[in-house]
Amino acid sequence: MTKSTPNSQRALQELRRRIFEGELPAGSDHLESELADQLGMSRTPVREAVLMLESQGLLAMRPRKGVRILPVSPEDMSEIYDVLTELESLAAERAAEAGYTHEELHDLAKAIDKMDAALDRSDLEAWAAADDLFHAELVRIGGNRRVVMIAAMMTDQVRRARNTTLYMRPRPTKSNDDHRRVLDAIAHGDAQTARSLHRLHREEAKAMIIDLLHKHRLRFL
Amino acid sequence: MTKSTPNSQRALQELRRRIFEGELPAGSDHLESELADQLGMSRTPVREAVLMLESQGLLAMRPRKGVRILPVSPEDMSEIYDVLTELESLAAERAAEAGYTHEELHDLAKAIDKMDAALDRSDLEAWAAADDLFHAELVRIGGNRRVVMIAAMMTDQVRRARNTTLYMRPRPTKSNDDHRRVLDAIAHGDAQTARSLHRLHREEAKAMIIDLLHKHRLRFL
DNA sequence: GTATATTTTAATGTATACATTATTCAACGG
DNA sequence: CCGTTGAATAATGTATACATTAAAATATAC
Repeated sequence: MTKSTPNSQRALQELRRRIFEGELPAGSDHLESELADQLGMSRTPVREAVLMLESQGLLAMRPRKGVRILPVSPEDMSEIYDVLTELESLAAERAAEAGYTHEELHDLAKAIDKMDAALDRSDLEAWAAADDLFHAELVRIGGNRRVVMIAAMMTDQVRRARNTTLYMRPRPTKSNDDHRRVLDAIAHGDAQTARSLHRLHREEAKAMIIDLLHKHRLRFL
Repeated sequence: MTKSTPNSQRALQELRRRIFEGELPAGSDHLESELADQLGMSRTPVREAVLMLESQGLLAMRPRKGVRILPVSPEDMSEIYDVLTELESLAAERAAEAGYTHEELHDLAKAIDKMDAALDRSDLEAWAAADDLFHAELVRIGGNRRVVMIAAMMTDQVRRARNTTLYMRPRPTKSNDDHRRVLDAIAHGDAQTARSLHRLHREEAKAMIIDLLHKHRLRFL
């Protein structure tokens, strides 16, 4: 019973966690050796993790200046939501075309139920987690592995910002309705409806969050 | 006058080249130490390059089995073209909305001219290069940096396959017409036309190439 | 006092040695 | 002869030492 997970993997997960939780704040710089000390390992696996996180757009290696945790500007948010809008709409369309059974759409339905339940308890964290689940499951059944990966990457990039605005936004009741209608369209095999409903859903989400950022003068997160 | 480019960067570029040129064939396995020897450097920078190439979807590190150059199946091609279709269509729409001047659209027009010229000389390699240029410039003026990066990644993933089918496909005269019409729509600020024309262009390209792969029984490239 | 040249410093980039571990191969028992 | 166990092997994963180089600090000239 030794630890069999490679250190580079531990570094990756732990750095991701610290970025998402804000322990490594947006815009902050960190030396490779600092991070290595904090994680209790040598620079080698840390560097490998940092390289991976760099290609996932979460940080940037700046020679001699340390690793910079990338802040996310309103413009970044706009870009990210645009990408998610296009690719998830495709996923919704393809999911509808695939003719899934109710059984196969169970996880999607369950995610919506969780959102409803969380909303009833006014548990926004749980709602956000279930929302993530819905979107992840949607792209999964869309059947395009590259879309899955890109969507995960984009979601990671906005995670901090999304958490910050979670308590500023209006109660997401409309959002839950949207999800149900998308699921219905998929279940009925109505591909174009699924696509356009989901597109609208994402476009509204984008407008809402960009608006929030401007109202609260949040220039980067 | 010493070489100031880091070895990891050299490794990255050189490995990319060897993958695209087929010197590292699809499906082949290679030890880190082999690659390091071939490139005349130690394993460290090679490993770093390999990690980057892995997150770009060009190869996979398989513990104890070496680095596998990822083959591209018809299904992969389908996924990649679907992603490009969505994101480039978005770029075309946004480019049209941006109201660029003729000056600013010059590079796009030049790419089309190059395609025509190459086609006149029946220089397919040059045509493909100019085609790449057109698509790269289109996403660039689309104004979404993430779309630029993702499109570049997807293009890299299909590069080998595209080169292989280049001499099997019909003369791409239709393709050049498509490009001109897309450029016209962008120049006229007709966003929806630009979007739908480009979508159609990509959908046809996808159908053509997938068809070619099946006809020639190309299961992976 | 300011600008420039030079030294020093500190961080990254790289090589190498070593630890770990999956795989291979051989020995052994059935 | 086949399957299982265990040692040998070989590849990756990691630590560390060192080389390189950009930035900072100091000295020097004007």
